Amino acid sequence: MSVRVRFAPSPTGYLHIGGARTALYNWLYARAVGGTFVLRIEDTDLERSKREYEELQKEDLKWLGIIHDEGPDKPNPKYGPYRQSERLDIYMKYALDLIEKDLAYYDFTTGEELEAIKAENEAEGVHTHYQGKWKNPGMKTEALAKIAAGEKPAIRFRAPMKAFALNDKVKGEVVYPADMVGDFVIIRSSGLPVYNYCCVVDDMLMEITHVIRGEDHLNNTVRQLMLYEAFKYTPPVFAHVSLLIGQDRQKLSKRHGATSVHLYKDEHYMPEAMCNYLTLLGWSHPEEKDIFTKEEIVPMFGLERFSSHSAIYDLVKFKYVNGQHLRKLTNAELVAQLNTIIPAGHAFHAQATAWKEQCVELLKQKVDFITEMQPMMDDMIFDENVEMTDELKDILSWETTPKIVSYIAAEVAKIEGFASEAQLNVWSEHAKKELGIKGKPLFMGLRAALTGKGHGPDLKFLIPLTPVSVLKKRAAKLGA
RNA sequence: GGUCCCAUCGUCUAGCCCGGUCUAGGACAUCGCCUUUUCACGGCGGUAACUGGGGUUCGAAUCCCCAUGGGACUACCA
Repeated sequence: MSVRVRFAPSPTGYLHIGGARTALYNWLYARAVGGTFVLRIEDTDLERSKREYEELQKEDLKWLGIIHDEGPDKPNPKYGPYRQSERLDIYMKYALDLIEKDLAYYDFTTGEELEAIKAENEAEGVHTHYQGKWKNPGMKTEALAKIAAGEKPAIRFRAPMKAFALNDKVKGEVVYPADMVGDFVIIRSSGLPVYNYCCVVDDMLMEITHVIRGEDHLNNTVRQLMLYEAFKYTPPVFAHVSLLIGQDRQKLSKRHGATSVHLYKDEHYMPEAMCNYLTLLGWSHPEEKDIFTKEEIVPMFGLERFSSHSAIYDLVKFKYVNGQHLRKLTNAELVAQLNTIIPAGHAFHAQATAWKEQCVELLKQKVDFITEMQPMMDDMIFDENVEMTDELKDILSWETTPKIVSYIAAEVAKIEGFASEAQLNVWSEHAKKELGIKGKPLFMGLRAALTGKGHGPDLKFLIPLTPVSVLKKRAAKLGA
């Protein structure tokens, strides 16, 4: 039987980093074993679910390159529909079947009554295996009569009083004691099904073979195991991966900063870098490699190398990973991106393609994010101002520096466009032979005279990229 | 409170299942050096961890128990 995995987000907000990570693990596993990756939309919470969020999440997934094989937009008639809100009749049919077999029952207990029972139990410190007031099979006729009269009951599943065991691919053997959960609602009085129930019905009907999801579902699994047993269906293989947490070791949430994928997309983080970083937060490469594309990981990927403890989501290493992926891009690719990122009207757009490629070649050695390129270029190439830093003052105070400054000012006045590397060599030779300057004062003096700064990239790369008009303005300011 | 899960450098982790090869390896960060007559990139090196206590064993990071700490779940949310 071929492997089928799924990612089942709730469209109640943007795609979360943790969600992206589980989606990625599922995708990786499907690709690794030649299986099918299904996207299912868990929108039974009508209040919070919005179709626009579904679209937004799909966009984020697409941006990451996590493409599903089946889903609302790629239905397989055998398994669809893929939105739980469109499967309501299916859930009801199976629930009625459970009632028929006396594995579930109608329950008219109201929310307030339930609260009261719970409060009472808590006060007495007793731990009870809750069973609805309507648990007695003999009460079914009465229940039916109430329904006929227009009352709306919930449907409650009869939780068997026995221990369940799970052999989880990540956590190993997990045993759930017999009294862990009481009878639980599978269909709300509104007629809408509850997560733990539709999850099972769907995974069963969609023939999901492996469930890779967050550890926060580990305790839910016992309810699902009960339902699988009631349906006489072999449960899928479970792999509960550890959670992502913040610096304070709490579950990752908005107060930890940017936790939505789209924020990173907007900031022009690289999707490959994000996948790379996220993969490593809880999974390790057999050869301890740490920079890779997700396609490179596919042949290595399996359920065996997950770590069992939660991982702190920390941007510092992400930054490094992004830098590594950035440097793997060709200059043409970087230019193409900068063309869209840098605002219209910026001097960058006026330059020739060759100039742009040389520019990114220089810049990519200095930054981890593509968004850092423009500010850096503004500062190093297009900045006409001269800021009197201590470092610059120091260089300017050297005996020979003023000579170079005035020489360069006179020289740049003679040319237009860009100064070539050869031109730079001529200036340097002149300063050496005619002005009698050498060593550090020569090179630093030249740098100061040309850039108005004490440090920066190699002059032979930087000067041919700097418009002479800018050099002239700097020279004028230095002379003043 | 109850149930379940987890515990190796500051962080991500390797090693753990199948005890000795671990004076615990890698990566990020940090510090130093080299390279670059500057900066960055790159290269080399340093600092830095088996939560504690018992047990089993000739021998424990590795197996068992307890403690402590952290987390998750405990809904007619997902």
